[in-house]
Amino acid sequence: MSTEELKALFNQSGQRFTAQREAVWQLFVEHPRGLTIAQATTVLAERKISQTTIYRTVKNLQDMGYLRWVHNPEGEHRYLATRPGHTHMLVCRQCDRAVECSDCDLSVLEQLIARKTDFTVEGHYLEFYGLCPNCRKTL
Amino acid sequence: MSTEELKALFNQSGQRFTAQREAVWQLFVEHPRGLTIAQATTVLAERKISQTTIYRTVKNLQDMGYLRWVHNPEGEHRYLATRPGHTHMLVCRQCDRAVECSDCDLSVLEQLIARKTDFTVEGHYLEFYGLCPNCRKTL
DNA sequence: ACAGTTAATGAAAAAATATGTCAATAAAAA
DNA sequence: TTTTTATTGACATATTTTTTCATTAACTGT
Ligand SMILES: [Zn+2]
Ligand SMILES: [Zn+2]
Ligand SMILES: [Zn+2]
Ligand SMILES: [Zn+2]
Repeated sequence: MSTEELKALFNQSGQRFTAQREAVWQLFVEHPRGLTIAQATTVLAERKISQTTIYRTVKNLQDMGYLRWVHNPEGEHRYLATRPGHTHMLVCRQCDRAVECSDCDLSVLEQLIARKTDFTVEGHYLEFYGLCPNCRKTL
Repeated sequence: MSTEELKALFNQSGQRFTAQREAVWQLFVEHPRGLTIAQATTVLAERKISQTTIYRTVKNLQDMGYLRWVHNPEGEHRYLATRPGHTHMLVCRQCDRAVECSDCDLSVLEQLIARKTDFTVEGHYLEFYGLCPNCRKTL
């Protein structure tokens, strides 16, 4: 998602792509490992962007599908730039680097579970964790 | 996990299975969809169990592996009783009834992702949602 | 460019969530 | 029973998130 495209999307729905919103978006684009709100606030405070705006913008981008959060086993919440739609995250437990993996086929599994439980399975929330190539080397 | 077994586990490690701890555990057993701390506090306030104890007991049970927290896409934190080890929940989006499904085989998918990303995939969080038999009938 | 209109921001307050302290209490051990 | 130890709950404190509202900035039409 380029800055221009994002601007267009904001404008389409009568919203303004302000300098603050652009800065928040940029920050997440520049940090593929994702950031907590606290981290984002610390960085963006230097640019005089308020915490309130960060909370609001994160929520905006999240609702639009361009930011999503992951949680590591320790329970930390971090937000990551992402594409809208059904995707999953693969997160490194060591360095928190994350990549998106949009292909998943759980249909066979979902059918199995549907048969066993008699539920209608409509979807899933899935997140992978492991070690990125770098961290595997250094461990 | 029966109450007796849990009591034995607490005692084994020199801890006491008090009435408060039992009440907290019971509450989560009775709510398979899980509860937020706030919900648990509201219910257990009637039995004069303090918020502090609830936080502490939830942490205890979590450390022991009998309670785990789920952080769904809506951002809600809920704790739910579970067995230690690897399981998943299948939750009805209508009535919140949930069943545990411990069998999952994502090995093929994990291998595919590992090849594509060069990550070492160690595990996953997975939660299914859909409709339970009852709700399917009445919709 | 200018005035009118609407949306967004930021500072502060308020609310919600989580943790720490410590005297009183309850359970187990002696 | 008496002593010892773990646990609880009231309260204080800290952290995180949301709300409020006056000010500021961005768009609109002229
Ligand atoms: Zn890594
Ligand atoms: Zn999927
Ligand atoms: Zn149902
Ligand atoms: Zn699994």
